[in-house]
Amino acid sequence: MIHLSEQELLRRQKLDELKALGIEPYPSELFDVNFSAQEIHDNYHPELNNFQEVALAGRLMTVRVMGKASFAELMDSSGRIQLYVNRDEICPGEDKTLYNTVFKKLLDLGDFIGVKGHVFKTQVGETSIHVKELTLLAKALRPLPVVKERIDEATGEKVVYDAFTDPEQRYRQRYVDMVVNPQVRDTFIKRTQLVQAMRNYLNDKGYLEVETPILQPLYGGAAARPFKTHHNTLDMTLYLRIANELYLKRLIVGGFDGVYEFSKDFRNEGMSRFHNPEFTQMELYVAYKDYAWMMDLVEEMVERVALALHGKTEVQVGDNLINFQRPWQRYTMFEAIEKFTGVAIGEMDEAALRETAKTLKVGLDPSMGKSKIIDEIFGEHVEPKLIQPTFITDYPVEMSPLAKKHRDHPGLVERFEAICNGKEICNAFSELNDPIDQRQRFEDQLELGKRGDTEAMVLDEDFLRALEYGMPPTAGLGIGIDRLSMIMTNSHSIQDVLFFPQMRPEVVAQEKTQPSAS
RNA sequence: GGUUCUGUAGCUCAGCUGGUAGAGCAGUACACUUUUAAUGUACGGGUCCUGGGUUCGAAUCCCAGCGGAGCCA
Repeated sequence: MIHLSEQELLRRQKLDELKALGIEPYPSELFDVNFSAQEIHDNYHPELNNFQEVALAGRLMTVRVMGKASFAELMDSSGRIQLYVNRDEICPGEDKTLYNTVFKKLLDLGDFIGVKGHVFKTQVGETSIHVKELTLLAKALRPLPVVKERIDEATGEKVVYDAFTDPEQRYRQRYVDMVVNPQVRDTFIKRTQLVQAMRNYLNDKGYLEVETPILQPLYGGAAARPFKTHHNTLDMTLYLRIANELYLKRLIVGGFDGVYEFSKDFRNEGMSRFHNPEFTQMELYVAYKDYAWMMDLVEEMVERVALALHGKTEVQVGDNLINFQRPWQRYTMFEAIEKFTGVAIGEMDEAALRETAKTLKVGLDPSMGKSKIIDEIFGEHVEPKLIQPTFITDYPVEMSPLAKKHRDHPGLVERFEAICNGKEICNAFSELNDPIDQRQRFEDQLELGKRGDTEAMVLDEDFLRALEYGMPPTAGLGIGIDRLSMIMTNSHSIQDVLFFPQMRPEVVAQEKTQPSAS
């Protein structure tokens, strides 16, 4: 048997009682809403006598029965507004059932109702709806967590009682989280605004938003382990994309000058407050440009995002006030490592690098190549210290198999990352368009793979074929939408900017059936 | 993977050196026609995460497992 709590059983009973009264708890008819709570709060003025015929719908969040009249709060998507429900107004005739039985007994917190009436201010000045008609729109069978708030008269601060805070429940039941924690909705609205600000920026520049395959016969475009799946009809292995880079470059080969995609990517790796197995990137490729040009674009675009969300370039993130105003600090990777460790590694071979890593207490394993060691040193000693947005440029060629060799410095590539609040937020290069060089880089990756690097890239013949037809010089960018959202919404964990973060399966209470003896 | 914390009513939590569970909110009943954490009175509500062990006796102590969070790799 499914175990129902006392309150759940009671709500099911009320459902039956409503039906017995001829009230459909889940009616089909639409309920025409003409205003939101927010619109009324913003624009109601008693002297104007406006909002005299309003219809609103939402959840019943509190009820205060005062006898023959009651106060309640209705919450719609814009916020809450108080209702004043008077027995003799909603029941003008002899029959007081709607008030005495339906409203007072059979409605529960969390139920969806629709109300019609006029707006007024109560004696204490609370803008309220004087309800003339009340309609049940959907009955809630489970009680919501009850969160109460009060404005502290001394400080003017909002005090919250019994906040719904358990992270597990918040993430597993995000629907509940959003109902009772309105600030959660704000975070996700900001995330959408962020995406829209970027999209507007890119569209204004004339770039084309495109869609490329999520199911790919070969995964590529990043160093990561993929999710593997199988297509039945074609009887073939497919991978969920870890990046869309190689497909977008094919589109540049095909003749588009600027393409971008907001893409869900999938990486079969560890989880942390910065990593979810599926996450969102925006990748952009623009023909005839280089990485220096792309740095300017990133600065401008992210600055605009900050302005769109906050109206200013400064954003408070934890204890740090981060300023996205252009221009950002720029270091080459070797400069940055030297600045933060005092060690110049530019000329070192692998043995010397291993020695340096040891001195700097950076953990290594034997499968790591030269570039991986540099990456570890950087990740350990530099990245966490870069709080204000900073560009790191000119990476070793081995760690960037899709980037063009540096025009001036052998052994390096024309690549940059932007680091902010101690974490990478984007990765970009002058794209490698020399098909012979690209083939060699892929082969070097295969070698790394043989050495045990599970994140090494695989060789993509079709992509090489496309390059052989010719790809114009191109600047490419991947920018992490989740990471950027965390920064822009002051969220400590990636789980706070994903509606439904990945969780271990929940052990759901279910009927205990004896497995048949077999 | 290592380590620390954590799991008790619908929600937020208390529960001491072991004696079969408490509070506030929510719920139920009654009262109350401008309240707002409404109020007053009364009442009901529990697989103490799961499984073992120690014990006369376990929410509590021990072991294992499961879920979650933090830190580390």
